[in-house]
Amino acid sequence: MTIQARRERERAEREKLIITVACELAEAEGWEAVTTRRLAERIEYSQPVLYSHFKGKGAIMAAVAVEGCAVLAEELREARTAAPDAGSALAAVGAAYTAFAERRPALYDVIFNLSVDLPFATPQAPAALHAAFGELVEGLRPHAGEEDLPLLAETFWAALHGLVTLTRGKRLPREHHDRRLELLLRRFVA
Amino acid sequence: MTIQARRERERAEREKLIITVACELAEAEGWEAVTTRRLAERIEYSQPVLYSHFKGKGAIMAAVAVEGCAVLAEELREARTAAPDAGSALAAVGAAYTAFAERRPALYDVIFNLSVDLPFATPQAPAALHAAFGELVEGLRPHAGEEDLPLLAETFWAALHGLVTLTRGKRLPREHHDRRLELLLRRFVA
DNA sequence: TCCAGAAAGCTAGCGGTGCTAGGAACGAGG
DNA sequence: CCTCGTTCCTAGCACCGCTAGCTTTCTGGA
Repeated sequence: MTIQARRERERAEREKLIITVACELAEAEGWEAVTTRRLAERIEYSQPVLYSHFKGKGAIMAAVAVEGCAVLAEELREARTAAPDAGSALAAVGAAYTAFAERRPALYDVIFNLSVDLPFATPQAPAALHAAFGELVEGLRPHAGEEDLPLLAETFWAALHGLVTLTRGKRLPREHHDRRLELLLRRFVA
Repeated sequence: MTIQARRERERAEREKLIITVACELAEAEGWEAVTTRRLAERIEYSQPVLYSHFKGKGAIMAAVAVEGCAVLAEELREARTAAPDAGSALAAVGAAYTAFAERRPALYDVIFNLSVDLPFATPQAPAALHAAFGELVEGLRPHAGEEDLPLLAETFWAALHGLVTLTRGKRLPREHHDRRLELLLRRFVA
């Protein structure tokens, strides 16, 4: 009974360890450096152990993505609630979003850029993802007017995503990122 | 003299063949299916021949991307010039942009999503890329007002890119793509 | 206390990847 | 005709994600 409990606890801890090590490795050297061999070495187990926890590398990345969603949602929430008034909340959320992408690029990529078959646009999507999207919705609510709010949020989200993705991929110069973000915000505030 | 000329011509033709076959293979089965072995098989030469033309797989993808830029630029130009008036050109260009991404996903990916160290935000960028961006600029010109036109175009481009990327990556449901595009356009027309 | 059986984790290997070293075959010029 | 350069291929390297099958370790009952 207690022995089995200990085993399950240890197993859960190891699973958590895999996720955090994968995340650290990705943030330190990029996802192309995250191989099952290196991951196994870091957690000090052999490769096949990874497959007793996850179906494959993609599942590990998906697990990291789910964790990342929670971090993002929390940062967006803090930014929005710390804003002095509802009207300026959108700017705060937008800035927090791009800051997250800048500061945690590997985390951002695994959530939004790499293909990790997570359910997204469905109720089965991770709760944290819905929470993050909800922060965008709340930020936009004061400026929605006659507009369909979810659709407005999706479009604004897409614009933010385009900005950070093109900037990170060196398609846009980092130089005037702030001005572009400000310009975008001006187009979405009432 | 003429013999050498023939050889150079044949070599150029083979290089062109590599690019077109890589493009076809990518469009048919996705970039993950484009391996140097399969590519070599399709052009009926051995693998190392590829490396006598290109530095590596990345260089082949970059070459495909450059070709793709020309196609995109031409499609955007046609859409803009076919628009009944300058005011509606932006909608036409935006629709052409997303249609291109939808119709030629592999081409779109290699230009804008995958990392293929092409120079982008510099004068060294492919001329066709500047041309494509120029079409966006022209579409936006009537609606720029006091706004900085290049910055406006970059931001609009980012928004379009976000829409098509999230939709293609199944992060946004394809369902209301048109409504999102229309909403975006409404935010950028004067 | 001892032993059978299960659970856990390892070694080794498969088929694939991008890429390259070294040699064979072919054509051109003396 | 022979030599030399070029062109191209065979074979192989180190790595990838993933898995079959064995060894070790531990557990629970006699």
